Amino acid sequence: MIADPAVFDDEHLPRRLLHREAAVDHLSRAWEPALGGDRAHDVLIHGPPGVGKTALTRHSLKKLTGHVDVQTAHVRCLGKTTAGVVRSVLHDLPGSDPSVNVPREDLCIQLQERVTSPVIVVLDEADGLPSTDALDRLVDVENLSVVVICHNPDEWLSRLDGRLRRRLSFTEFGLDRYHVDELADILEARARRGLPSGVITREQLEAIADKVAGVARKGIQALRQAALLAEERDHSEIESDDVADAFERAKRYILEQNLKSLPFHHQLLYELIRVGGGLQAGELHERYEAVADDVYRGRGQTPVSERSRRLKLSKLEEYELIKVEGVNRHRTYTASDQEVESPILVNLTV
DNA sequence: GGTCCACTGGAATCGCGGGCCG
DNA sequence: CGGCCCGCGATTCCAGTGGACC
Repeated sequence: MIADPAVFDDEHLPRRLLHREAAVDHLSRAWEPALGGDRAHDVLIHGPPGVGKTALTRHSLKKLTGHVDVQTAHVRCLGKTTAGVVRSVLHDLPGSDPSVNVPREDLCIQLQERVTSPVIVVLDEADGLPSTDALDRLVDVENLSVVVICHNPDEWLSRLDGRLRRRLSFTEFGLDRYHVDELADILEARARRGLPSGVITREQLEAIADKVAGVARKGIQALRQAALLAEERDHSEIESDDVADAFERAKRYILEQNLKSLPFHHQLLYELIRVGGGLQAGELHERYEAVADDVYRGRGQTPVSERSRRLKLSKLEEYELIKVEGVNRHRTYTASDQEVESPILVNLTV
């Protein structure tokens, strides 16, 4: 049933960006100086996850670079160090890719040298940066301007010191969840490109848009899962039970992708928590030690310390794979979705 | 109130893998 | 080639936290 799977990818950029006209205007005005070879204004975009902040910047940058000579870089900040951010910028700019062990200072010098005309750097998921250090380095570069994407603008701005406040000239705006009819338009456009015509009705699209409360990412994944369900059930078009069952599957799919992307240690901890049906910290460590020797054998890896496990547990929480409740010795870890299993750890016996 | 203690998370430090340079 | 230096994940150490129990 799915004619073009790429249409439902998270990274897919539609040809036309619907219902974001005001935001597109904001960006073009901020970047206007770059048309004349000057440094563009800095931009701060905020809004809840999944409403298209990244898509908006990617789309607008593509339009801009289509007719002006401006270099751009897109950095996913989550979990990156200062050096990691600078390295990522250099990676996106033309020129050679610096190797992993180039000192931070050298990276900054390379950046200074390479930026000779206007460059726009997108700092995506900027809430994930541990400090403003990376930003300090970037604003030192003449001709370089930033687009900061974050969830909570007040919290983010409060982290800036006086120097950064003076240096940055933020145009700030927020993106909100879409209205039901707006998101339905977006889903309709995707369906037109990715599905055979007539397999889903406008009413069904509106039902999806309503159920996901205007969050585009969830809506698009739900649409995809509805089509997959219809296919599995040999329906010639998407039926109401396909739509009804799509939401759970979409949520699960996102979690499964997250889990799959994590290293073995994380997946083992996750499975212990899931199979244990929720565990207290002491119990979790006990079980980890009980199975560790067996499970790690033949993997070329060794069990990790309690401290490292705690660091991995916060990562699992960050990815919403587990829920953490309570304080101190009463803290419990629970799997967000019992059905989401690790693909590399089947039949874990405890 | 006071003490106990399991657990958390910050900071310092270690060591491995890999590029660089004489 | 061998010594050097880097980043980064892992480890070690430890102060802080707050409920349990007296």
